[in-house]
Amino acid sequence: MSKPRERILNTTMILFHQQGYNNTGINQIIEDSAVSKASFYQHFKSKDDLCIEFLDKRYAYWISELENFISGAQTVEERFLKSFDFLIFMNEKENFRGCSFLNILSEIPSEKVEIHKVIRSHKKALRDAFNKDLKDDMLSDHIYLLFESCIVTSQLYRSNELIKKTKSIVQGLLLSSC
Amino acid sequence: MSKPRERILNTTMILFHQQGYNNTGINQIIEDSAVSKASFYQHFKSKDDLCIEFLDKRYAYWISELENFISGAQTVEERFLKSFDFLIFMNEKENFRGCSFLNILSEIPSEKVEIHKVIRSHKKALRDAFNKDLKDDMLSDHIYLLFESCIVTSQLYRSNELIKKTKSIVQGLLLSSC
Amino acid sequence: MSKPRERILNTTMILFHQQGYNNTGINQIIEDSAVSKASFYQHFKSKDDLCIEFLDKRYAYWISELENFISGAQTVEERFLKSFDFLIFMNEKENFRGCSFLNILSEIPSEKVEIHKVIRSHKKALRDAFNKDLKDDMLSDHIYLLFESCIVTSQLYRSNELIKKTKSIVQGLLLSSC
Amino acid sequence: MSKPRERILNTTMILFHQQGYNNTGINQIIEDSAVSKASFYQHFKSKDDLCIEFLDKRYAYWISELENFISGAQTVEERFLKSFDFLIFMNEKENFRGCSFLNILSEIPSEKVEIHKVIRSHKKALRDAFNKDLKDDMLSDHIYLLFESCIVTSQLYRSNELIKKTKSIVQGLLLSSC
DNA sequence: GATGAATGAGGGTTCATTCAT
DNA sequence: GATGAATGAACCCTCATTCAT
Repeated sequence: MSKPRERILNTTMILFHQQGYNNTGINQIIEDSAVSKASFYQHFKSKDDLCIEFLDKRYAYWISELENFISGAQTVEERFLKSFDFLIFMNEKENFRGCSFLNILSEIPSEKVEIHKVIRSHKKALRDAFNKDLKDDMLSDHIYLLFESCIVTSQLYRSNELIKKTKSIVQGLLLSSC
Repeated sequence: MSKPRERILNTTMILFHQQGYNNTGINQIIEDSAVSKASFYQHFKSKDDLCIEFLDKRYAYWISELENFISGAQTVEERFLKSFDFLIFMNEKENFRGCSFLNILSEIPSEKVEIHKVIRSHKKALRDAFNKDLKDDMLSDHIYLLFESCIVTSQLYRSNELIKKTKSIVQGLLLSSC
Repeated sequence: MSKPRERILNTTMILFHQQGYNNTGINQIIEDSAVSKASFYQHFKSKDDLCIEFLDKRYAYWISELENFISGAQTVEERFLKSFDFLIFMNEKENFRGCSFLNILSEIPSEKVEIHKVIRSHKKALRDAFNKDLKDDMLSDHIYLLFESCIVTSQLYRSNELIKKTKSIVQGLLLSSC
Repeated sequence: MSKPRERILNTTMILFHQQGYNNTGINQIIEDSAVSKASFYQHFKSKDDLCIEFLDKRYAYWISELENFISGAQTVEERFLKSFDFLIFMNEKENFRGCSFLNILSEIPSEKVEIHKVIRSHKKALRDAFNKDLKDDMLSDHIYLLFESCIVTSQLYRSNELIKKTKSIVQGLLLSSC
């Protein structure tokens, strides 16, 4: 069996994403991790602290999965389109739970400045990644916005329909930009 | 002073939107409403029940405010652009709290089917409203997606920057569609 | 059986005095009072809140017991001497637990301003009571100081020896003041 | 840097006196001492054990400071009066935290016999010191009682007022005893 | 001689809900 | 129609201590 800290993080990766932050109690985390309560607090200052580690780890995981998923793409256009396929892939894998960053953003009061900062910085990194791939600033933000929208609306309707539709839209945008 | 039921709803309209569902306790609601606990449960079966009433009332309020805000528009194009101005207006009025429907969607476990259904139906109504104004189905969904994205990202960054950018994008889309 | 609030207070009167504030947990209080935890917090905002009620109630109790004990005294001198007998009486009754106000003063960090204020005000009332009985300000404070000292040292040595000695001293002071 | 054991004791000297026994956790002690937890328990059997060492060290420190402070005195009377000045000096230096022995006495349940014994023995030593300086047993206890009272009441009111008053009283007592 | 990891028990507090009146 | 009292379950967190290395 792995070390407690690792077990806690593994459990948290699942629970925070699937159930949300407020719906996941420390008690469930330690039970699922087979760790004592005091042991948990030896490794994490507070639940908020764990949340930040979660957000960091989630971002690393999500980005690497995305990179991996689109790595076969030959052109920039293909990269973008595959990114949307990735959303479909993740929705099916994770049961349409949407974006952990936006979910937690909705849950956490704005007084928790640290967490908000982390969420923003990760989301900004994603937006920047879109920008890097395209010279046209306007176009990249345009696609980024559609991307975020796809995440949110597919969670909302528990369906990939709008993602597929968006793929056509994006294809059109990229064509007309050449 | 108005009737208890009304007072509860008025309080709830503020608290659920500003603090979220899980961060708002029944105790705060009844205290702010100057209503007894037993009285609360006489009017609402449960907190979930209140949540549904909240969602309905919030939708009615939000749509009517939107309609009112864009009522002066002469053309369809103007209506759309004014809709985005409305988002800016609301962000400033409500301190970038985003969309109550999406916020609660993030907070509530998917087992609470009833609430999810209500959220979906209201959001679908909004999407349909976009569709009604435009013959082009693809275009209206395109704009709808940008609209949702603007709500989410402006909440995230606590800034109207992307909304303004999106207005330009939408303007372009509407022009080229004629 | 009496009402929960009363039961809680009765339990608290015993436990805070006998065990001290920090050594008495909410759990023990509610168990001994046969009251649920949530019920406790319906009646008392916090443990600190309960502490303040305890201090008030303790003062009222202690003063009335004192008044009652010395009520038979014919002269001022007799009143004073009987006050010291009262300390002996209470030590035997309460197993040399000393003064709840001073005990809690020792336990509570000075940041808890409210509690410190209450302690001071009750102790000041006692000092003032000594002053009222004697024109000579210096003498009354002198006796007051010996009184406090008797409480503290009898708790310390778990013995009434010094109280008895002090009675002689006070007798001498009062004689020479005439 | 000094040895772990010494560092722990130095930290404890400050924390137990300033915050009290129950309000000072082992964690704070080892952190402030830059010592590992296991290392702590190698040097001290338990927190109670540390407490006893603290009491011993505190007594040695306090007495030596007192001796030093009053060492310039030419007469017995002066020695006594300077002792009260010492209380004022210490109150200002240590922010009116009173007597560690009495504070801990208030905090510790009487079942902890060992600690109570140590407290008593140190306090008895102080009382004996007063006795040594004066042939008159009654008078020395009288002054000793006023001394204890001054410690307690100055902590209570966070003021040296009563100490100054007591100095006059003691001066009177010593005069009339010659 | 020194350490970081791990713990059982308990700390105080809040939750949404029910019930007797 | 309205209420205050009462609750079981859960909340996040800290305590002094032990153990394997």
